[in-house]
Order: sequence, then structure tokens, then C-alpha cells
Amino acid sequence: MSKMSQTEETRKNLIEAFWELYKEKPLMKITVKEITDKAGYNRGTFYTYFSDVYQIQDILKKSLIPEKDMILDPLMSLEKSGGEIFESFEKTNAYIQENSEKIAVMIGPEGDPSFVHEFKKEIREVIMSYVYEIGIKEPGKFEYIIEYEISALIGIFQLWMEKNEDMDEYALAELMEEVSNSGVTSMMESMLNDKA
Amino acid sequence: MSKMSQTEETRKNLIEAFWELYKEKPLMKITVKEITDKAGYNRGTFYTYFSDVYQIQDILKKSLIPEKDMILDPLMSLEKSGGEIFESFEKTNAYIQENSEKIAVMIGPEGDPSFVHEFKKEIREVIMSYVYEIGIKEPGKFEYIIEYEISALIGIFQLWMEKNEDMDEYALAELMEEVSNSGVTSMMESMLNDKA
DNA sequence: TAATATTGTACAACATGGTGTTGGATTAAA
DNA sequence: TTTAATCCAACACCATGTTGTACAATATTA
Repeated sequence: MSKMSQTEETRKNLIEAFWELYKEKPLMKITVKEITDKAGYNRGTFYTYFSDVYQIQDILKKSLIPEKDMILDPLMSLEKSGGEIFESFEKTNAYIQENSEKIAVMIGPEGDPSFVHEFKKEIREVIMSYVYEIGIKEPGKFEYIIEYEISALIGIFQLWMEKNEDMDEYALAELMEEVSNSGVTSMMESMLNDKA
Repeated sequence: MSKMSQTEETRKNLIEAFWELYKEKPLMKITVKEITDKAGYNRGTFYTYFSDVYQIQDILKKSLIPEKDMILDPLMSLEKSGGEIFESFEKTNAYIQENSEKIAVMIGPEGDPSFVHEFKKEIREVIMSYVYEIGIKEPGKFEYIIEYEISALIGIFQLWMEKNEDMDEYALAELMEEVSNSGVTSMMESMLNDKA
């Protein structure tokens, strides 16, 4: 690991201190003083690196918006429907591994709605551009279905985090797949008919 | 319409002024001065009615969390599956009619994640308590499916608002029902096979 | 390599603006 | 006229963002 310049180091320290606070409380209650105290700098120093607290938050948010590849790779291999499915999830998995804690905060009850909005928008747009290439009858309608699914999966994931991961991640993935395949209605009906 | 007491009047004016601002910009950029200027009072007056801006936001949020009836009525009639389906949606429809503008802001990109969280939680809990009475095998799993559906519907609704209601509300409702019945996967597949 | 100039980094001090409180003025009600 | 509710001006406090400066790191050149 190459040694950082002092600038990089300080910058990193400030972002890290901000993140520690952001995990615990909403942005509007975080002061510049708190950040610099935690990182061990003068309050003024903050402003040589960032214009305000929002900018730090913005940097964090942008670092969490997924790359096109992460969304497209799995999609492509789904289309081909053969070969190295798992390979194609490499980038996606790495991304989740790396960022799940931050994502959980961002989509959580004290999180950031504009992040969720951007996040969904990015995924929708990448998928839509792919779909246009393939050719499709009702792109408008299709976009709503994508939105439906993304929102649903984010919701499930958030609840799962909130419940402290009460099932293992494979069970969760399986559940997601099951609902997406069968639809909510039939899932519910079958569970209700099949009473305790 | 009965005449309000001065207190009620002022209170209402302040909440209304806050709302006008909240539609336009995030909470953290709204000052007490702005609110009282808009409503035509001294800044100090604000504090005889509210302890801070968060409290006003909280009041607004609480007024938007649906009553149990609104969630249960449609559910019950679904179970019975006969008679006055439309009757049972009366309260729900009235609620949406009355509050759609506010809800749109709250679930929008500059909205309030804690509202969305509370909103979904309330609906989940009401449904779950109903489901427990009926009896069911895997309540844990069932709750995730509810979450999936609520999140999905909120997501679609939000996108629809953002796209300035590009289809009429019946088409939207139909789309929602269709996806919920068939599942996302088969919907997408059929649209892809059925190319332009 | 040593001396010196230059740039980068951190800080203390300041002006400004928002917060929440208090005590008194004004208005309405009893 | 007395009492109580409502509103407001003034105050102390705290966070913000800016500026000028000291100090440290790095580059230049002799």
C-alpha cells in the first residue's frame, strides 16, 4: 500500500470522521466542529478540503452509485442463459461486500432519499438502454416494472438489515427470486391456504 | 365552517407556511424566520406554538400515517370476495385524494425516509396482526412479501408522480395488479419476446 | 549537499446569521 | 377594569464560512 500524501491523508480522515457520525445521526445534526474534533483538526481546516458538510455527503453518495458494468454483466449473462453466471456477478458481489454497511445506512430510516432516488434511476436507465437495443413494444410500461422490482428488492433488503439478518443471505435471495417469479398474489394465497 | 380561535388560526397559518416551504426545499434549509415571514408573524411567535422546525415536520408526518381502517377495510372485503368492494375503499380513496400532494413530496427524492419507514411499518403491522388472526405457517416470510409489495407500489407511485402522471390512474392501477398477479419475471419475459 | 524560495497545510480570530429564551407591550375576553 | 392570551423586540449563544498568518514540506539553485 503506497503511502498517502498528507493531503490525501487528511481528506480521508475527515471523510472517515464524517462517516462515523453519519452512521449515528442525521446530516442536519452534524456540525463541522464535530467532524474536525473527531478527526483531530481545527474547524477551519475543514474548509480547505470541502465547501460544506453537504459536499462530503455528496462524495460518499457518489461513491456508492454502481457502475454500469455491475448492472449489465448479470443482465447479459441472463440473456445468454448459459456459461459462467457466477463470473458475471463478480463485480456486483464485490460491490455489495464492500459497501453493504454504507448502503444499509443510506436506505435506512435515517438515510438519504436522494441517494435511493439516484440509485434506482441509474439502474433503471442502464437496463432501459439495454432494453432499447434488444427492441421492445412498450418501453414506458417496462420501465415501471423495473421500478417495481428495484423498489421491492431494496425494501426487502432494508427490512432484512433492520431485522438483523434473521435469515441467511441465500434464503433471502431465494425468497426474492420466488416472489419475482410467482408474483405477490399467488405467494400470499398459497401461504394463506396453507394454514398453521 | 366554524370560526377558529385565534390560537388555532395562527397555528394553522404557521403549519401551512411551513408546508409551502417544505414543498420547495429540504428541511435543513428552512429557517424559522422564513416560516414566520411567510405567515406574517414575528420569529419569536413561532416558539409559542412549536419547540422547533422538526416538531412541525413531525406533526405533518403523523397526520399522513394512515388509520388502521384504511388498510383493513379493503383487506377484509378481499377475503370475503363479495359485495361492496368499492364501499370498502371509500376511506382509502378519500385519504389518497386528500393527501396525495403531501405524500408525493414525502416519498420523493427530497422527502423524508423516516416517513416512508413509518408508513410501511404501519401497513405491515396492521396486515400482520390480521394475518395472525387468520393463522399462517411462516409469518416471518409473509412479512417480507408484504414489504416487497408495499415498497414496489410506493416506488411505482413515486415514479408515476415524477413522470407527471404520464398514464391515467386506472392504467396505473391495472399495471400494479398485473405485476402483482403474474410476477415481474414473466411480465418482463413476455414483453421481451413480444418485440417491436 | 546546503541554503533558500515556493508551495501546501493547519490554525486562530472575525463577521454574519440562525437559534431558542425572556420580559414586556398589545389585544381580546371576562 | 382586571385578567389572560397573543405577539414581539432584544438578548445570549452557537455554528458557519472567510481571512491572514504561522509553520511544515517540498522544490530550486548555488
